[in-house]
Amino acid sequence: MSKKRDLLLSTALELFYRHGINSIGINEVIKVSGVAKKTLYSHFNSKEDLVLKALEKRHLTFVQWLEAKLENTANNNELIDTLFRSLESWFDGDEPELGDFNGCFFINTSAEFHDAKSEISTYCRFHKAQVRQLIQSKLSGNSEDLLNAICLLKEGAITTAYMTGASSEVIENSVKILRRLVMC
Amino acid sequence: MSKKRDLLLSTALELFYRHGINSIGINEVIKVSGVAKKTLYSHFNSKEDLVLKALEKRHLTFVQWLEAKLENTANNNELIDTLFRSLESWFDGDEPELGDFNGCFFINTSAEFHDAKSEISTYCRFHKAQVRQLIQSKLSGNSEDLLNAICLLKEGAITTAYMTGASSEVIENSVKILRRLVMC
DNA sequence: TTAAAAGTAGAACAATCTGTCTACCTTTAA
DNA sequence: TTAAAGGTAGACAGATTGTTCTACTTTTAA
Repeated sequence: MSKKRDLLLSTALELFYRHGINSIGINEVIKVSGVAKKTLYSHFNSKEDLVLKALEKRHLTFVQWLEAKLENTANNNELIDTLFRSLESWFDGDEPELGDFNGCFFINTSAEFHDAKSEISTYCRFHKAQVRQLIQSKLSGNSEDLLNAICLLKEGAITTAYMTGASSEVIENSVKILRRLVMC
Repeated sequence: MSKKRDLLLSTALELFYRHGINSIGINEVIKVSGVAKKTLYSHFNSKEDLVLKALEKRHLTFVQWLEAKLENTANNNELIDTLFRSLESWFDGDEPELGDFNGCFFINTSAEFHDAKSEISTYCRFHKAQVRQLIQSKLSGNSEDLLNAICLLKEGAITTAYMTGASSEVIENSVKILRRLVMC
């Protein structure tokens, strides 16, 4: 659509993801993007609207990135390996599409917007459900247990990597656990 | 120490934990606690100071609660069971000392304060390290791998339970994984 | 060429934020 | 009894919030 709209949206997403939504005001978004305030409000109804659109943008980016990563995985072992290596690369800031790692945008946002019934929280849950579904579609054998294990460890890995910064240990440990589960 | 100080601190913790720190202003804290603003600023230097003291209070409460829960665990299997049953009870709001479940206060706070060098983020990391150490002290056999697995799944369980609300499935799945790890 | 659409800067508004201050009252303890 | 400590209510300053608005300029397309 509009160039200005795109610029505003990517600037907002970048700032929201890096500093948190409540720490970034509309004035900061327009200052950094160099767009007039009126233009922002002609493209977005409110800050909440802008936040929702930023969540959608991040969701699309993330799902497309993950889809591409998992495209050619021959079996469950390879899937696990590829998934967690990709996560590690994300944690280390080596995935240009995802930008610098600042935790999961959707977990962070849920932690800022505590009302579970709000549109924002609902979208965060939706994202997690979609990612789960994507992983499920790549799993062979229809093992609900393995899917649950992968998703639980994925969340644990993201949170722990964000808090401690020890990305490689976290990934190594996660993969080690899953390998053992697949074996026996 | 002071009654008023205690009241301010528990009110602040309650509000911060329930609604997020950036969503709660000093005016809200004094309104709910019914204490004068001057009194608040005679006990705490700033909002950040109040936040840090709230984090400390929560840390103490949580560690004491966990310590008591894990006090009499005979072996690693029992430890895992007790730990995750206790978490489930927390998620369900059945642990009066911990209050209603709103995720992990320290994860939530880290998600609000993105500067990793700030005193607040540092304290959140400290809390996680202390909890890890507490669990380690209750583990027999000195298995670093098992400790890592427990901690990773604990974080995954907290985050997933907070986002989806499905506490019992999350706990069931976590325990299932750990049981299998201990076995083989 | 011209008219509509989309952009600009930034003033203004009402609300809210943290933090300070005055002026007064109550409790406590020597 | 008296002096100090600790409390009260709330006005205030100064900054910032999200949002609306005016008035002007540029871009776009018929």
